Amino acid sequence: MTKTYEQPLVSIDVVPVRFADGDIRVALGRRLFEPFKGQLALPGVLLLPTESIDDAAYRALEVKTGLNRGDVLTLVRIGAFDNPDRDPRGATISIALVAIISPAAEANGSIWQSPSEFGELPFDHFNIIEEALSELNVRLWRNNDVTKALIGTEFSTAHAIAITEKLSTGAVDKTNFTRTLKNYAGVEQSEAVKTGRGRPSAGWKFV
Amino acid sequence: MTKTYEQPLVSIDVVPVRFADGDIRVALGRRLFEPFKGQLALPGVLLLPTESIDDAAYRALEVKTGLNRGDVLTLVRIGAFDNPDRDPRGATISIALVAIISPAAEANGSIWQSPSEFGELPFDHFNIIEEALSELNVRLWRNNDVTKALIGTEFSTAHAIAITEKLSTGAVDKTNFTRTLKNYAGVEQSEAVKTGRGRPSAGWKFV
DNA sequence: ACAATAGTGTCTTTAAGACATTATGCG
DNA sequence: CGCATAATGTCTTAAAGACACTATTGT
Repeated sequence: MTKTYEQPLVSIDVVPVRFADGDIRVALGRRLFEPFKGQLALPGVLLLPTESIDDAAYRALEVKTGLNRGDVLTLVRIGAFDNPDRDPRGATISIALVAIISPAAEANGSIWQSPSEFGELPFDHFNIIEEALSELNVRLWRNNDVTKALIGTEFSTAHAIAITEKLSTGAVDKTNFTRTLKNYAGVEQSEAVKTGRGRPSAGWKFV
Repeated sequence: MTKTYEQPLVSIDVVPVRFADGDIRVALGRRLFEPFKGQLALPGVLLLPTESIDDAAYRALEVKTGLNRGDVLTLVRIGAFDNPDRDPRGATISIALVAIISPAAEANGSIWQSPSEFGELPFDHFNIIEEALSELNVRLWRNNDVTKALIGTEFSTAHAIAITEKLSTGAVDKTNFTRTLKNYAGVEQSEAVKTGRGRPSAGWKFV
């Protein structure tokens, strides 16, 4: 049944996240229509009658940022947002997801910004991003899928530390990190990785 | 903007939970309309154009189980469900919440069942309840609001153990529980509570 | 050799868990 | 007293954190 019944509009909003150039970055796209036409915002679409939430998320990524399904390493559901003032058009609810994006992906027509670079964002997109990053922080090193998607299947200790630091609020214990990784199930040590100068960082991969 | 645009229907489904008679119980109500007319199901309503998600949840509780706002100790969001087969009427998405209900509340026309008593439930309500209880298990002793709502503002060690056991999957360490409570921030010891026979259980209250 | 980066040795503190023993109530 | 229930004493183990010291690279 599609709606003849009157209800709020349902939008699916995606927070495309990846770690690049030393920081966590979120892909924003310029809005092509009103409201907030021309402003940077999270990719989002209105849910279609026969579409699943995940499919709508993929469509939002494709249409608004040029990212396709293959670029998405994991999709994580964040929640439903219904701040009544969130949309000047009136009642709208948003179902938000995080999409962890492959570092190899190119995002055409979108801008990767780190949280420190955000200007004013339309709707409640700032809230949504905050929740999204907080969710990732909770799942990093607790959920294998999310961890693997964020830091990669093969990585160095230094890389893992960098991501963990940017995602967590407090300080990260650098000197004990190798030990922690040794005890982390699902990861095993491989060859060291030369990072430039200094002692090379140990290499790890997911099994 | 309300919908002239075609979209899936949005239903708000609530899992009303409380601890009573030695077990976790969920309030189910008999469906008054098709589909699944006459069957027990979670209270749920279709979201109205100007209604917030929480308001719709309160309305579902009131209409389908006779529970009112004052009976709800805490509302917890669970997530959005979109299994395409979940509703025989066609595309529908469900936004689900847990409502922790006061032990004092009377639920007219509804049935409090523990998970072991569930028969076949319509839609994906069994899934939703599983997620709901799993969420509560995660938040018990981690989130003060949820913990207080579940076990009460004043409680005995025995009571806390009983709830924790029913909610968690594994075994609960009974002998060290008093020690654990002593270290739990936000709770302080008060007078012991006589439970019938045996040594009285220590009393606790949230500060 | 020196600066830069990464890893190890070792100690301390805290939390969890296991069990035997002791304490407090009821009939 | 004897049964039921709850709390404590004590020991073991695992996890987290701190911090000085050692190791490996590029220049």
